[in-house]
Amino acid sequence: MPELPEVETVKNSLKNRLLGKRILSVKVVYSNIIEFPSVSEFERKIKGQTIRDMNRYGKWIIFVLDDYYLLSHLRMEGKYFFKNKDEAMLKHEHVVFFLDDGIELRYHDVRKFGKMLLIPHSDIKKYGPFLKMGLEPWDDRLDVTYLKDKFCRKNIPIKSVLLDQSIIVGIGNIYADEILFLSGIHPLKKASCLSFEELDFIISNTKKVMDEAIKKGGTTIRSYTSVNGVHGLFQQELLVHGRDRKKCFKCGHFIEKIRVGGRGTYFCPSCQKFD
DNA sequence: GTGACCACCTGGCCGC
DNA sequence: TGCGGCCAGGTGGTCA
Repeated sequence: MPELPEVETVKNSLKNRLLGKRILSVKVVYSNIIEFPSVSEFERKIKGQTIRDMNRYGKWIIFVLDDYYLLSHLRMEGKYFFKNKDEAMLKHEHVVFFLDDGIELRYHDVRKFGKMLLIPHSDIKKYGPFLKMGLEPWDDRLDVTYLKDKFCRKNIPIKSVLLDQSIIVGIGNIYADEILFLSGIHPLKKASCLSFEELDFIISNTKKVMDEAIKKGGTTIRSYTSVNGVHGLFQQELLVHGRDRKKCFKCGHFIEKIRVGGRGTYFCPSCQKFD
């Protein structure tokens, strides 16, 4: 499941190959991937556009085209592959971009959760998904005052609040567990009850975890690989996530798995006390 | 405004 | 071996 570091890795891999390439045409095989506009409009408008730049905000990949932004969210299992035109289409390849160098960029998504939007440059502030999105982990405005303000009315577990993209973007289930472990905070603790010191821990550990994960190329768990099947190495660094009934690296207690807001959540009951 | 729940999806795993 | 049920989880929508 790609989170911010995985998306950053994918974006960088794509950028290396795609800058300056012209999209000759697009074929949408599974229409639900295209959220906006209609599939026919999407295919028509993107024709002839050149990829000028590639960016990322939160878990969104942004293809900067001549007249549009192509926004792509990989959700659970979205991947991009570069293929030659004579290679057979696979079962889960849902969108194909035909490029001017004869190569095809194929969007592959086993669970079909991914989304794409094509937004004119002038409309990005009106229609983009960024309207409701929070701050990037490295944003200077992300401080304890900001978090206190956002958390003060949140009487739900901090684990659930960390996944809320309207507060901090890019944190998913894996990194939320890691951030809370490093911060020594129990995942069920109510967000509104966190002290300034704990908020400070969350901010610094969010940056730390994201920085490290990006350096390692993200985390490869079960379903995620970056472009053309490249695997991230951060899973070797995970301290709690996926380590149910294994010993904690810090204290030797056994890691436990619970469900918080419907999500599988790993924590050390000794390092992360519920007070 | 807030929080809980569900739908979207498919493959892997487990128990029977 | 085959089948059914559960689980994985990011996001948006609905409802109380």
